[in-house]
This record gives sequence, C-alpha cells and structure tokens, in this order.
Amino acid sequence: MFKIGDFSRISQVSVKTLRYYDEIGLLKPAWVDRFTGYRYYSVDQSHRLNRILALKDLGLSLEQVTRLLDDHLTSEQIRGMLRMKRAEMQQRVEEEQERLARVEARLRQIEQEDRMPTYDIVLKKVEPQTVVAIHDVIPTYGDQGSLWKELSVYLERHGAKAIGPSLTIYYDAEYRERDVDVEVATPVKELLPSNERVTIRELPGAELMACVIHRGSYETLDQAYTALLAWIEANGYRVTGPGREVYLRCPCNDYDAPEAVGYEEYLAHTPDACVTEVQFPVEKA
Amino acid sequence: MFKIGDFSRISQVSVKTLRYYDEIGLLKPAWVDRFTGYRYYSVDQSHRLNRILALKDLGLSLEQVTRLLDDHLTSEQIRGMLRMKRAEMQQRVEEEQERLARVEARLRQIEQEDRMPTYDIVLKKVEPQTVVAIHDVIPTYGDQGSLWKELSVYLERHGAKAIGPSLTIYYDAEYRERDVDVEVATPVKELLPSNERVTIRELPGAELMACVIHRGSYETLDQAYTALLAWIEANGYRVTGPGREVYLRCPCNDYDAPEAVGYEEYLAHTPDACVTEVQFPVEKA
DNA sequence: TCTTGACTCTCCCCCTACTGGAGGCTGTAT
DNA sequence: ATACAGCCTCCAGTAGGGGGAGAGTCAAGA
Repeated sequence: MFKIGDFSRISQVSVKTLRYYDEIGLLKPAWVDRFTGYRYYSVDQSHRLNRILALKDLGLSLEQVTRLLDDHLTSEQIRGMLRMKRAEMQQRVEEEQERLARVEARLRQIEQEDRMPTYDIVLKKVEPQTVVAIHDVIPTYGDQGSLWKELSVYLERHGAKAIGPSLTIYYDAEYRERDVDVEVATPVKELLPSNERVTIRELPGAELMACVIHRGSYETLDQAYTALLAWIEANGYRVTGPGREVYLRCPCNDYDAPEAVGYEEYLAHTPDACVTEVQFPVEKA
Repeated sequence: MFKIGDFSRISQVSVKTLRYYDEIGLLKPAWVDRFTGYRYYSVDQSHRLNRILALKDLGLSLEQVTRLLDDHLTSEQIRGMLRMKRAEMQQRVEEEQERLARVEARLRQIEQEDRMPTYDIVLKKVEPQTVVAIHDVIPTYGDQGSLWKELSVYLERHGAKAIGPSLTIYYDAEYRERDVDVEVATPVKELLPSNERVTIRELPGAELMACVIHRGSYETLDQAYTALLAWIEANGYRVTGPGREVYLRCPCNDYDAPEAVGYEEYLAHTPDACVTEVQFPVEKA
C-alpha cells in the first residue's frame, strides 16, 4: 500500500491528478482511511493507471476511458470508438495543417509588406434571406443609381422597410467595363408582390463565404477585390458563385441612420462614410 | 449603429461572444446607453472584428489578439509572434500525427487479437535517484538472490532503509542465458559509504522511458518484454540504454509491507504476489 | 514524550473561450 | 394596452487539472 505521494512518484502522475481521478471515479484508491481520509493505493492499481494513461494518450476523454474500462464493452464497440477517434483525429490533423499554411501565408505577406496587411479575410456562413430585388444589365458599373431609385420607390409604395443592409450581386463571370449584369437587393421581412421589374425571392445563403471589409470610397474597392481573390487563391479555395457587395454603411441609404442618443458624438470621429463588405461563396479546391 | 443582435447577424458572431469580447476588452461597442445598458456597434467595428476573427483563426489566443491589436507592436514583434506560433503549430501537427499513428497501431492490434491487449505501454519521464547498488556478472538470470542478500546485509549494517521499490538493471545489449551483466539497486535517502562491492551513486533518470507493468510470476515476464519492445519498434522509438525491472511488489522484499489498517482485507482479494515494471529508455528513431 | 518537518486532507478559486438559462427591462408592432 | 422579441446582468458549467489556504497526520529524531 502506497500513500498518494509514493504512488505519485512511482507512476509519474501528479497528486492532484490522482485525487481528481478519485473524484470522478476513474481510479479509486484501494483503500481509504475512514478517520483521516488518507488514500492508500496498491501496486495493482498502477496497472489500471497505466491503461488509463495509454488510452488518454490516444486522445480519448476521461469519460470515454472510464466507459472503456468499466462498462465491459465488446471489442466491436471498442473498435467503433477507436475508429471514430481516428476519423476525428485525421480531420483535426488536416485542419491544423491548413491553419499552419495560413499562418505561413500571413507571415510571408508580413515579411514582404513589412506591416500588418490592410485587409483581413474571414470565412463565414451566410444564411438565406428574403429580398426585394431588381435584376438588370446596366451600361457601366456606376449606373446602379437608377435601380436603387426604382427599388426605393417600390418599397415606399408598399410601406416596406429594409431589415438589413442592401447588397448588389454581380453575375458576370469576369470583370466587364460595359453591360454589367447586376442585381440590386434589399432584405425585407415579409413577402410582397412581385411585378415585371421587382422580384421577391429568397436569396440563397452559403456554407462558406469569403468576406472582406472595405472602408472608404468605392474608387478603391478594387483593392479589396484583389486582396480577397488573392487570399482565395493562396488558401486553396475556389469561387463557386457570383460575388456580392454588402453596403454596411453608405451615404445614400438610410438603413444606418439611427435615432439613438449619442450618435452625433459617434459620427464626429467616424472616419469613412462608406463601409462595404465584399463576399464570394467558395469551396475547398 | 447596430444593436447587438443586428451586429451579430452581420458579422456572424454570436451575441454571447460579442458580450464576452466586450467584457474582456477585446471589442468594446462604439457606444453604450448609460441608462438601459444597450450596446450599440458601428460598422467600423466589423473591421476590427474581422481582424480578430482572422487572427484567432491563425490559432492565436484572445489575449494575444488583444495585444497584437492594441499594443502597437512593431512588425518585427508581430513576425516574432507568428514565427513562434508557427513553430508551436508544426510541433502540434507532428504530435497529432504520432498520436494518430498510435491509435491506428492500437486498432490493428485489437482487430488482430479481437480484444483489448494485455499490456499497456506508457511513456514517462523518470527522475534520477540515489541508490545503493551491486554490479556483477552472474551465472544465470535467476541468480540475483545472493546479490539481494548482500545488499540487504549492507543496508541493515548501516541502518539504512529503502525509500522506494528496488530494481535491477540489465547491461547486456542482447538477451543472454549465461553470464548476465546485472546491477541490483535500492533507492536510499542519503549517501552512505561505498565499499568494493557496494557502490552508492546517482542512478540517471531518463526523459523518455517506455514502461509496462507485469503482474504475476517472473516466469512470464518475457511476454512483457516482447510486448514492450514490439511497441517501441512499432511506434518509431529506439532503445537508448539498459533496461530496468522495477519490483513494485515482490514477496521477497518488504518495502510494500504496510502497517496500515485494513491491509489484511486488501490482501484477501489481491490476485498476484508479484508486480513488476519493465522499463527501457528510448528516443524518437 | 515532545517537536519538527514532511505529507495529506478538503475546499475554493483559476485557466479558455465561450454556452445556456433565469429573471427582469426595453422597444416596437399591433 | 398588450404581446412578443430583444436586451440586460448574473450565475453556473464545460475538461483536466494547477495553485494555494488552513487544518489535520505521520514518522523520525532528541
């Protein structure tokens, strides 16, 4: 019989850990003094402890180890557990490697530019949303104004309100100077009637959307596109659908106009009038 | 200005998380209503939030992200952080891959034997310890008795006591039937005088010791050796020194003889008289 | 027998990066 | 006016222990 300290030295497991394993019922001491509470361990228990450490080292949680040791699982069940664990671990290894690749890409980028990059790309999931939209081919990129005008007239006539930031979807596979195929859209709550110009529909979401936020004039929005597409390329993704521009703040829409107290002081030190998010749905290449 | 729920939808970050980031000072709302406590976020903050998500995705902790964003680090410091992170992650990937390999080895083993294996091998670190020892070449493996006798006579003469389980070290590079080169040793607290037979010395520790516990007669100890060496081979390690047998419980030594109450009842259902741990120092091959 | 110093006990808080829930305001739409 | 969604704070919990306080125990030396 060993006192906890001796058993700890023999088994190379900390006293704290042994007490914790006692507490969760994973390894009860062979005998506990009723009066002093002292734990006494037998050498036989180092066998169980070794098994515990070996299983833990395979990446199983202590609860799984407990079940494995105490529930007399069939070897088939054990195989199942280990196979699941293996699948999990393979995935984790892959994820870690991707993350590592991203760190390295970032590091290279910093070493080239000698500063933190201007754009931060993130992947997120985007939910589907109900929008009113006008889909049209317009002469140039800058001619969206009339479409927005049409849309706001429609909204006003139906007494509907935007429930989120408006956005534009670009359907052209590549950049075009002329005859741009665009859809302007504003999220609304309920379904309104369509007409020949304005459609109401559910804008599909995307499991993986690569996003970047651009602050400032639309003149320089191409930099955001460049950075975003470079990131997608560099990190092994592929664009799977039309890109979007989400107008988080724009001088020409009033979604962001608040009645909240303190807004003036906030505006006083806000730097850029326009904040736009560029999005592309992607998948692993 | 967005209320927390709207900002959450825009940025795809949960309300709980936003409140948490506020609490730890990572992302304070642009403005908080003094009377209602409502948080209001500006679109500009989605820029900072994006940066937070991007850095977090690189594997940095929130504290590191905070420092990176707020402490105006030089690009050299940032490079340093990322390089450290990269090294960490490379190591983690390697560890995960090794763990995965161990899971697969275990799985193969189970599928062959159709049951949990008998032996559990663990790696641990062993500290150096002070021992009294007799090093000699004996006719056969079974002739250690006289050495142990000598050692116990010596201990008794000097009034010294074992402070841990005794052990034998085998110096032969390969298994030999005859003329076995062994050292028997017992850990003691203080330094005693050496003589021509008995040496006092510090037994070196090992950073990595592959260990297995054998219960039962010494007749079947070879199975433990077989399992241990097979594991070392299968998991890509290499033996770097002499093996040891640690006698955790042995009918012929009295280290384990306790005066603790309840020992009789414990002995009544203890199965094996002998518990031995076989150890080999190893390193990554 | 007394003392001393090393162990041991329980109990509580701490870590990460959040999640969930209770109970109570607030804001908006009908 | 009322319903209901949204917001607030506070508390508890996660896995696997680590650190420490305060109090009780054990064994050896004087």
